[in-house]
Amino acid sequence: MSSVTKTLALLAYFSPSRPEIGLSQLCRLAKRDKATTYRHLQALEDAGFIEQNATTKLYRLGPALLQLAQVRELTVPQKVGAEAALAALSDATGETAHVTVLSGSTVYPLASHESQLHGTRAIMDVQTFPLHATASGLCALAFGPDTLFDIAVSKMESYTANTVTTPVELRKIVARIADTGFGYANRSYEDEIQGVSAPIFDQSGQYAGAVSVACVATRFTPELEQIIKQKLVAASRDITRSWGGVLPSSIEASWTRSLSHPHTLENAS
Amino acid sequence: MSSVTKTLALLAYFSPSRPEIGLSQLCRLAKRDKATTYRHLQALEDAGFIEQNATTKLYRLGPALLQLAQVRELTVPQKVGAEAALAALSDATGETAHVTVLSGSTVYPLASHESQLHGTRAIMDVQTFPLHATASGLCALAFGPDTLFDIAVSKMESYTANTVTTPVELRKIVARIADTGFGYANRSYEDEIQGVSAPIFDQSGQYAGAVSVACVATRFTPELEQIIKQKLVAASRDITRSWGGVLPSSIEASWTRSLSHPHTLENAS
DNA sequence: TTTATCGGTTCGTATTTTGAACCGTTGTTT
DNA sequence: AAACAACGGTTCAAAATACGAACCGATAAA
Repeated sequence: MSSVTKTLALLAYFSPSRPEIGLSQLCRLAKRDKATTYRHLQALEDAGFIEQNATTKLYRLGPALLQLAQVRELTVPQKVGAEAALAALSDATGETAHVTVLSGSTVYPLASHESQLHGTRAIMDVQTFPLHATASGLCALAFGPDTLFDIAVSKMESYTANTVTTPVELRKIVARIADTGFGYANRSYEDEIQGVSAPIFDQSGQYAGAVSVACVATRFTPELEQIIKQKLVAASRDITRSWGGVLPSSIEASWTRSLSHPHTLENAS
Repeated sequence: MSSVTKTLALLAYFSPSRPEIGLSQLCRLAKRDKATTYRHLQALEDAGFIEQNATTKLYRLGPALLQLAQVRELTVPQKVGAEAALAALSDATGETAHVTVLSGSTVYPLASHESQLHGTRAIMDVQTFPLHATASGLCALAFGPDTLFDIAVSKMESYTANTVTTPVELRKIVARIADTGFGYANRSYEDEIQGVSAPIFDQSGQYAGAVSVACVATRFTPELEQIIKQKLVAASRDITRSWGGVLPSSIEASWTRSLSHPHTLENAS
């Protein structure tokens, strides 16, 4: 592991719920040596990726990130291109909706929207979505590059009693998702949360990300599932078009098939 | 220079006008070895800071930046807290207005607004503002930590015929800014652009950043200067309050003084 | 066929990174 | 007030890693 990777990994410890971190605390969190961590923080500070509160000595994320993010979104306007569809999806289903993107072999959150609050909410505390345990991640496995499967297998951490734990089971679930056109995760990442996803594709027909609905499991009836799936299809078409992408006809066919022959996700898992 | 610093410096080559860069081109831009640069890019890609266009092999900024920027803005809501005042300033003066923040010893752009287009514009292509040649940078020298001066002196690159080139001159300009309460830069960074700034302070009374108006030099009359200064004071008060800061009374006194005894910036330089 | 450029890889050298121990300060406990 | 603990930050010899010249295969122009 390069020193660059180790240094950048420190940034992931900052979150809305833990926005400021001291040197010693960060060492404990990252299980790193203090001298090393200090030097890493210096490098990040030099680059403007973090800054230090002069009075408390705590570190927090820095202003250079805003600038780079602005360039990214100006170059690849995914977020702004997904927000309208996301709001519509969330409002129509009454549940939280979010969009994720696949970059390399990692699934990142892009935007989320909660119907209750009726406002675009900050990105969740989740930094990256595990491939094997979330609806978005499973979508990536089913519709993204085949090389992802081995990577997912090598990181099969268990989050709940329902997290899939064997490569064989995972293969079965992925096959089912590739067949139906919808990713699903039944309490496999967070207890009592059930997720359903639809894939999004880019201009070259490659898998780009997923749009998902995360639903409190007790509210998840077959009727709601049917509504969610219909709205997910609309959202996926909308976002894919907005990103300049094209939906493979096989996906459209899968959706038509699974929407006309509904069967709940309860059977699976 | 650590490998981390070298790696992060690569990100600065991405901009709205050059959003995608190939390996060889980046090596030329950064004057680095190909193998080294490739490894650095790998590390950045692993962290999601860049991603590679699968078909063209060009690299571009990655989605992890959006997420970190979101956490930063959620933690330190500077951008959202400055936008209203910025729009008002730009509309009232008819010129481009922007806000910068000081982090460590670097001045970063935060947001900008152009009156002509009547919309919040993307951050300028400028990555960081030189301390000695911009109104924002000079504000930081005049009102920020004293240690900045030596750093500025060690980086006195010349951008135009008007760029200040000697520490003695710089010291004089900084003293004048500290006295008047307004930063100014008369065609010292970009030809034909004249900048005026007012400082912004944080909750502990420390210098936090500056709000500025960038004006085409030919349009810069004493009358416009007076209007700009008045509106800058209002914007600085507004943004400082929005950031939870307090303006030192000495600054308010300077403003009162220099607004009641107007003298154009032409005399200086 | 030759030549140039591209993205990416190899491997021995040597520079950089590393972490145990240490320092001075601050705030709490005895 | 003495002892203690935790904090941010620093030192230096030992060791891991970063480095870059040379190389590879592919692609595209001459």
